[in-house]
Amino acid sequence: METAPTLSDVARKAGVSTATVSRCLNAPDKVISDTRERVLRVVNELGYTPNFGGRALAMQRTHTVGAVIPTMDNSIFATGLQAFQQELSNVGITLLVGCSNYNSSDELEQIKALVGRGADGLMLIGQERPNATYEFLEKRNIPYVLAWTFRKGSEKCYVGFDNFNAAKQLADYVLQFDHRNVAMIAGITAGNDRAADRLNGVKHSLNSAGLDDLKVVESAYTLADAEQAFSELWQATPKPTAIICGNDVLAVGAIARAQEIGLRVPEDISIVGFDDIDLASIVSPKLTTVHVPHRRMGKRAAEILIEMINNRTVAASYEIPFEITDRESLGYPNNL
Amino acid sequence: METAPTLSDVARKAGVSTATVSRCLNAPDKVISDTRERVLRVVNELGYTPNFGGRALAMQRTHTVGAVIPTMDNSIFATGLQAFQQELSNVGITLLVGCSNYNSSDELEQIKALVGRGADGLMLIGQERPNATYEFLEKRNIPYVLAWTFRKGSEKCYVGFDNFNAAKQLADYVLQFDHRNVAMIAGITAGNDRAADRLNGVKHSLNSAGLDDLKVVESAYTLADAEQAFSELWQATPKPTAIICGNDVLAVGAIARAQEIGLRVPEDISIVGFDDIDLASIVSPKLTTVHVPHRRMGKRAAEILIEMINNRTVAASYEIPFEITDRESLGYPNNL
DNA sequence: TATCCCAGTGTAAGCGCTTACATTCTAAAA
DNA sequence: TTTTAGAATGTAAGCGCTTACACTGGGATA
Repeated sequence: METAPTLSDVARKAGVSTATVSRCLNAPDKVISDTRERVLRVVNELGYTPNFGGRALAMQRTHTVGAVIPTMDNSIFATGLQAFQQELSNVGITLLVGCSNYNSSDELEQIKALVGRGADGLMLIGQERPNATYEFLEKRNIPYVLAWTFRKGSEKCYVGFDNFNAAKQLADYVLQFDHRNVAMIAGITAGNDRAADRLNGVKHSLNSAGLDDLKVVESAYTLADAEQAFSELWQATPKPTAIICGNDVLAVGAIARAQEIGLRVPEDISIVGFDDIDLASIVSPKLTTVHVPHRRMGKRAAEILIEMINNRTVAASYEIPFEITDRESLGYPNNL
Repeated sequence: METAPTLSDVARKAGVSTATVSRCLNAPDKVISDTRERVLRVVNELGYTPNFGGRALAMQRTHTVGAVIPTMDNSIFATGLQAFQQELSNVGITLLVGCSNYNSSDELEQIKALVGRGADGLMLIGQERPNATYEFLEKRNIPYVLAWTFRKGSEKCYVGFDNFNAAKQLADYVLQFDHRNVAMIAGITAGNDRAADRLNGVKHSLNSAGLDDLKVVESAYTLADAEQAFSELWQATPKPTAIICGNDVLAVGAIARAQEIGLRVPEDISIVGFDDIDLASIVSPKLTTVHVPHRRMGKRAAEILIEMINNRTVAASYEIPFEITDRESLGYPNNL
């Protein structure tokens, strides 16, 4: 059994034509039960699996969609993606996942791989990517949704939330606690619109309050990098009384380091996050953060993408609501 | 541009044969630079991407491997998988990921989908699955490695660690802290050899110490379920002084609930985990747990799978070492 | 100059599948 | 009994690609 059995292997062994075998698999009611059983038995004996390439070639439709996410290493995308895939599998669509490592040329490559594999549609994360990528998508007329972000008045289809606004509201909220000395650990903003929006939202909020010396350090989304970033920020004078973090992973890292050097959160330093991943309500103190309904976003993205694929049209964007969840990591500065 | 451009579209527009276009893409040096440039320009103009199905059909080799993991919702597999995929992409192989939701018939379906898509090889998690699944794999002669677990003296290829032994050693270690009243929050053992091995390892250790009334509750790998499980265990009399958890997620959930009801860890109750995911060193108290080098395991699995694909042979298993990492969540019982 | 070689290119078969159309068969209607 | 509709099955084309093989033309060699 060196090479995969094919349709005609099955056909020969069952003593029927390839057409009949194909029908057994795709439209069983078009074939008399006697024949069908015989064929299916042979299918099992041989361990036959349809060759997807052949099928896709003949059908011109794959029932496959692709998603390219920046990283798997990290739970930010996992929940939303899981919901996305669940919704797809409900309607018999297979999800193929690629990973860009936060790198736009890797992303384009992954996109091409997925399209070449016949993806009927694509889910991409965020908005910022080279024009060439968008041009490719347009030229090939691939339906796609942009998730995890939202842009009003764009002709593209977004399923996500307004990072700028959410960050702004979070910062406003922090300011209500009388902090005047705020710093930020942002994600790497280059090529990442979500990180950039969050940074700008915070800046905007502070500016409106007459504060314009926001200290910022950008950090990769790992606990270790976040700890490092905290230390950097802690060297400033005067020391910040509150640190706004670009996401929960950063916030958790920051808290860890703060506690390591003997600081109490939030008594000595307030730290807030963004995303409300599982972790946020587990760490101690529990994170005050922006809650985003990731499952809902993933599900909605799938529904919308399916609609776009079926109607061959670009659907309207859909804004996912967020809300600020106040837990324990934000308090009043104690040096008032 | 309603339908994807094909090789012959490019060929026609560039005024060459399809063979030449194909060569431009696959063996550029076989074509004179003049022609090549003209062809490549057209390729870009048209946004042409090779149809993977056609290519796979013609080449009989896909440079694709598949992996089926139980869940994405959770960081247990993320790190190892990431390393797996990195190693593959280094040698130009694309990874396709499927998700079984801890369900063996879903798993078989995913496997078939991946094989049908031409996966040259497969990575599967763990050992326990219906015979039919293994038969399918054998019949189709698909190279595969079984990761995250290890079985001595099997003819299959494992790249993982000995869950039984690790759990046993962890329990032994716990016993060294004078605990006589130990309970366990295990993963769901049905259909999950890793969860079962860990449970059995703990049992074995306790039995050897003359303890044979291990209280066990099985729990899904979510924080919420783990919290629930803790509460259940806490109703027993006498109350356990130490709880061994089937993985770190369970341990973190247990700690959270313990703290909620006013218990101090480890003063009032010791809690240990398994896996040493990121989270383990972030929670407070930091988790005493079994450290598993996930990146290394993923990388090794990829190397071995590649070897198997190239040599058309089943490689020897590879055992990944583990080690017990003592941090803060294990202590002496205070009611001694 | 005649011959050969070979780099550059074209021709066409075939990979595994679906499906329109052709063919055969069965059973009910005439 | 003959006719006929329609169910069951077969035939064969074509999906986009690679590649063995055939062809061409110009430099190197004899």
